Amino acid sequence: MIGHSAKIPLPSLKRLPGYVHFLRSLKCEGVATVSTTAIGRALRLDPTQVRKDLACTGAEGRPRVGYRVDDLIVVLEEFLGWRNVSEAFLVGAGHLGSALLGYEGLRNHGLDVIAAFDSHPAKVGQDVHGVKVLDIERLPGLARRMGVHIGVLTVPVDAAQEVAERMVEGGILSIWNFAPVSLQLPEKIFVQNGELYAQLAVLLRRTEEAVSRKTPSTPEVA
Amino acid sequence: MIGHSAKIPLPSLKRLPGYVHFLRSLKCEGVATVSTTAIGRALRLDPTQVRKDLACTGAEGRPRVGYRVDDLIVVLEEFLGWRNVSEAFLVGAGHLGSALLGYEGLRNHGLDVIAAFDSHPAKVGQDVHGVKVLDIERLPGLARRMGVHIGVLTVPVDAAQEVAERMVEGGILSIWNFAPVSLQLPEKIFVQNGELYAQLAVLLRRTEEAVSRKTPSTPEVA
DNA sequence: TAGATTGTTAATCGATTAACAATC
DNA sequence: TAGATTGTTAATCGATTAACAATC
Repeated sequence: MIGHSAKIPLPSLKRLPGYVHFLRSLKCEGVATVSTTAIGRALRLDPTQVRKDLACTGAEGRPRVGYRVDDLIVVLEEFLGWRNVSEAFLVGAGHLGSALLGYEGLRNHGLDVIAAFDSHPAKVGQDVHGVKVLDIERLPGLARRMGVHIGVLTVPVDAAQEVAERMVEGGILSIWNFAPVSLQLPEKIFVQNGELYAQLAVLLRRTEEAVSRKTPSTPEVA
Repeated sequence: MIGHSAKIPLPSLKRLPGYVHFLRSLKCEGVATVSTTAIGRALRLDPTQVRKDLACTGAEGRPRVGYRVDDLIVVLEEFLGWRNVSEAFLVGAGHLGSALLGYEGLRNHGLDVIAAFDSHPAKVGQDVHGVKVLDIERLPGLARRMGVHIGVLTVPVDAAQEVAERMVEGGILSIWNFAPVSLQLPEKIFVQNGELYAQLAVLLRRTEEAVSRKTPSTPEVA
């Protein structure tokens, strides 16, 4: 079930988790109500934009007062599906995969990784942060039987396409893909890329810009 | 130095790494030239958009032929700063931090993490995937002395703001922040958030939408 | 040549930002 | 009440997509 299942713009949806994190910190401090001005100041966003985003979730505020922090957290968590976690399978128990398995945060954010898979015999049978590592061969069958719809893909790039196809075979509907490759899958399958390299590209470029501002480049010689 | 230092739209910049990954795979297959139509098909992007993106980097193609794969890779890697890696410090040698330290991929993508830091005495002195873990106290001094401008932040959320401030103290200009908190830092400091939770939010919602398409919800009862 | 492809200008689309009436 | 704040409509901005001449 989707809370307030209306269409929400993608940029708005991506900002919602940030609101929840900030609201939780307010709650810890005992703050009862908050205005979009205050949220915007903390997250460096336009207050109007914050209001628009919140409106998408069905949250309601009161003029002159703002939004009740407690209520707003509940509405947003409901909207984001953080109150009834979804089960997921993870494939690739390497560095990144293990890190995600050990990341308690995911469960508080709506995702429960209930099993991991790997093709490497040395990994199969192990227990990584409390999650069993099974043979990849068993994924399609188990996914179908257990009704798991989400797959987390943390395998090397060469194996990504093949593993993704096994996931689809098992009835997986959405894939969180951390391999730097564009998966070729049926249209109906949703793929969310990890975008580590996209973020890194932005980081490097902005850094270069900042460095060259500090040490102005030598003017070109004619 | 920034290759073709003109302004590039943020969405375009983020797509560039994907182009390089695809082009490298073409090169492996021995393909010599490629059209924006082919790139678009592989990455599910509009060909015109691909041309616009490539134009930003200064790449040039030939009508009827396309772009030379080899040349295009060089131009893009140059533009992205992948040919002269930038040095970085990482703080927080936990699960995620260790995973990033062990991630060979980063060095091929322009980032060289040359030292890690942690506040936990048990971690300090250790060697994680070939990178020494030092006491966080030494970060500002070392960053300044070595001229490191990039910080990777993989500490628990409660420590993030404080550690970020230490980074700024050491002359760090850009921070790749994986903690779910909006850092409050001087305007000139660039912060790239890891956006794990934003991505997860999109993933969960799209999954719910797909599931409810498969099993249409019971119509509301009057 | 004919036709695929680039490079670029124009049109469209959607998100952000501004403006402002309604409200408590 | 006066004034801060919401909720919403209008204006702006920027990215995507369409159209098309130039090119090999």
